[in-house]
Amino acid sequence: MTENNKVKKTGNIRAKSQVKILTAATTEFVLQGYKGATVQSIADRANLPKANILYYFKNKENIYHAVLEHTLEMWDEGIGDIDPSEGPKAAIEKFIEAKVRMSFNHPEASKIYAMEIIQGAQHLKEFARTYQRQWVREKAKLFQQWIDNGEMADVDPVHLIFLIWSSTQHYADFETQILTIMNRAEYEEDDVEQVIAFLSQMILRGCGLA
Amino acid sequence: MTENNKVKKTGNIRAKSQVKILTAATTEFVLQGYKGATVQSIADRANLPKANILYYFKNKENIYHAVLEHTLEMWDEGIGDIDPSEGPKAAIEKFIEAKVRMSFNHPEASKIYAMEIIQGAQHLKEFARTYQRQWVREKAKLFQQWIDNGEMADVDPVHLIFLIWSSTQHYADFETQILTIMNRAEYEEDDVEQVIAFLSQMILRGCGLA
DNA sequence: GCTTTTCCTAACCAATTGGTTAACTGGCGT
DNA sequence: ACGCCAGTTAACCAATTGGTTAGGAAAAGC
Repeated sequence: MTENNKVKKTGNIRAKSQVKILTAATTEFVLQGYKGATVQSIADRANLPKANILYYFKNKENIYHAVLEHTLEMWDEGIGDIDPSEGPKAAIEKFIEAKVRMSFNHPEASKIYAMEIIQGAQHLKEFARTYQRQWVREKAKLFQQWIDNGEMADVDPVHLIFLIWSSTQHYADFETQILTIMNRAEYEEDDVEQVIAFLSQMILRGCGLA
Repeated sequence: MTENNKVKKTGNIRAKSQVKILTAATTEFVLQGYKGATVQSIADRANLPKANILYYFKNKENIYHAVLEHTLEMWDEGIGDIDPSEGPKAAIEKFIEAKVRMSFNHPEASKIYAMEIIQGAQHLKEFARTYQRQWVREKAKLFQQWIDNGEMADVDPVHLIFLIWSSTQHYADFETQILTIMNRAEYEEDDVEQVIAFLSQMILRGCGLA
């Protein structure tokens, strides 16, 4: 079976190990912070000897960068874009839904990102500066057009984006707190839908779209 | 002047040093995380020799606990309570305003707290479990009464509390990101009022109170 | 089969860090 | 004048941690 051989070709083992390491590292960085996560603890979690980790990644900092990069990539993909043609209501609804699902499906991603920002975003300054500012400007402009067109209430578009970000990410970042308060061990199926419904309703109403 | 002596009596120097240390420690913990902040770095920031820090606090962990405690105390005071007698609109408005002002005036407090929660709240489990859950239950019940009374729209009270928490704290925790996006060096006077106005408007409207 | 490249790992090392010790200083009460 | 005790600090130490090295085991390539 040459087909099978192709799949098992060089680099396969490397890729597998790297994924294992990155997964373990993500958890460890979230739980202990950058300095608190040790190469050894990552190794233990990944079930690999420490030296093996350094064989694949050279540096602890390299591991962290890889984690961050991978996280941001996924983030970007998952959220998608706001489609101007569908009007404010559908656009906002879709955006909220995507962000909430993201928070429930990949809380670690949101957490890593949040910790970075809280600590001053020392590892992703250029990212935020160039890409993110651009993104907000663009979307704010779009919202402003809808407002000028009388298609939605006159609310500050930039703060509206902040509101959507904060309220959706909260379910990932503050997972622990929320679960404790709701006296649960973990989120359930229905929770996602309930949160989507709640936030959509509140925010759309706030924008005069319901 | 015995009056003056009273003020300068024993313990004055102790109190002063402790404040200096706690202030420096707070900054350092926010910037570097628990493990990343070293006793030496705290000492440097407080302009005291390392051994002096340990003279007042024994442990690094003790310092952290003191910081956490102080933070939570201030937090609690600053937010005050929701007064049932004033009706939902005034109550929510007041609550939002207090939380936003808190975020702008003491971002480090919010940040320390956020990092604790993100990392699993290992240092304040009992606090959240007992006190906070109680608080949410109580307030949720109050909101539910207003809803049943037809004084506000039928929205989930618990999620409403989460929404207020997340959207207000966001301006503290994500300060860095927000400033970068708005292309600012720091918040200005007007920003607080603007955020209060924006969030009040949005959330009140969401609750059918505007 | 052999060679070459990738992968794995024990042993080691230098640097950092939390924390201790023990000695010194200075002011306050009597 | 003297003793006492809070405050200060240099020097030190054990433990941890990031990272290296060097040599062996497996695969891949031929």
